[in-house]
Amino acid sequence: MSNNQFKRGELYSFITGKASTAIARRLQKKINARGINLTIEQWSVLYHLWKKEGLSQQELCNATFRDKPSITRLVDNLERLNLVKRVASDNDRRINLIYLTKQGQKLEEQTMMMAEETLNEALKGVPVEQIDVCKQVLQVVYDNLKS
Amino acid sequence: MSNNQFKRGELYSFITGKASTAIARRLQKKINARGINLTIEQWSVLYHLWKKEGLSQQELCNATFRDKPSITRLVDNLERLNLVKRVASDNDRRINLIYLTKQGQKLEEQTMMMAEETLNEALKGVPVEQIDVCKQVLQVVYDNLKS
DNA sequence: GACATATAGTTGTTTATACAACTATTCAAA
DNA sequence: TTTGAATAGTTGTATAAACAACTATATGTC
Repeated sequence: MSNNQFKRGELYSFITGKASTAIARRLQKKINARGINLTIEQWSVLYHLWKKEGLSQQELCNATFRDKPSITRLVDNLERLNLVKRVASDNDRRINLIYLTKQGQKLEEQTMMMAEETLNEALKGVPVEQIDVCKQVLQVVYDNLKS
Repeated sequence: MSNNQFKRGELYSFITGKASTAIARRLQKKINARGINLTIEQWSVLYHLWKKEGLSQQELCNATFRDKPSITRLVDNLERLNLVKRVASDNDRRINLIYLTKQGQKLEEQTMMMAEETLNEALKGVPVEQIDVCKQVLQVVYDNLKS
């Protein structure tokens, strides 16, 4: 039996990602409830900068799976919120390196706690082994399609 | 060991749904390549109408996990493309029932083939058992959060 | 029947996304 | 060294999303 066997009714949620939409929305609500002015999309950019500062916009494109115009505008908005700064690279004047402001750094602790809390709520009752399988599958899907 | 154990590096893709984004984008490209003027979001609305015509906008909200303004505008655009028609309900004049036009019906065969093809590409090399686990987990996540 | 409340849908506003077209800089080859 | 291609980023345009505020209709209770 091949893995090409899909019942039609099961197609949909794979394509439209209802589950991850629900997770993202839940985290957004937590962020709003704390009075923090930040979208999930902006959060996802900050997330990568918290891991490693000074990424170029192109590196942020790759990391967040967004195209260049999307990152341009997200960085625009993050700059307007005073959370990041564009710094022109010395080596290559085409490149903007993105650095966190103090305010941007401060958001890490607060929001990462909310993100973990959100995932715990989302995955309540799911055995660790199943979560692992799920992560693997999503990774394979991503690898199959990113080319 | 509880399932609350997450390494930070694994948080991200669960929240932002990179895999489903990739699937949706792949299907969108197939649709465009065929010269069909239709977004994935519009497709996801049509998908439910192909299963059952005459749904109300509210029912489409529930089915597609979108809010009412989003459905209003998607139906606006689908009507503009001559793919669906709003028909006022006889019983309750608040309700619009959404029906497919002939053109809207015609899209089913073409695009469902592309959707299945896309899923097959996405899940290439993934054993059926793992796909099942994945579907279960995503369903639990969705149920955990939809309340 | 009248009034409060719930439900269905629309409109306004801001943010985000895809795609195409553009500028500026770098690199590589003639 | 000049020219052409590649790379980094921006801007224009259309579609979509969330949230709040709104209109219209229905329902239920007094």
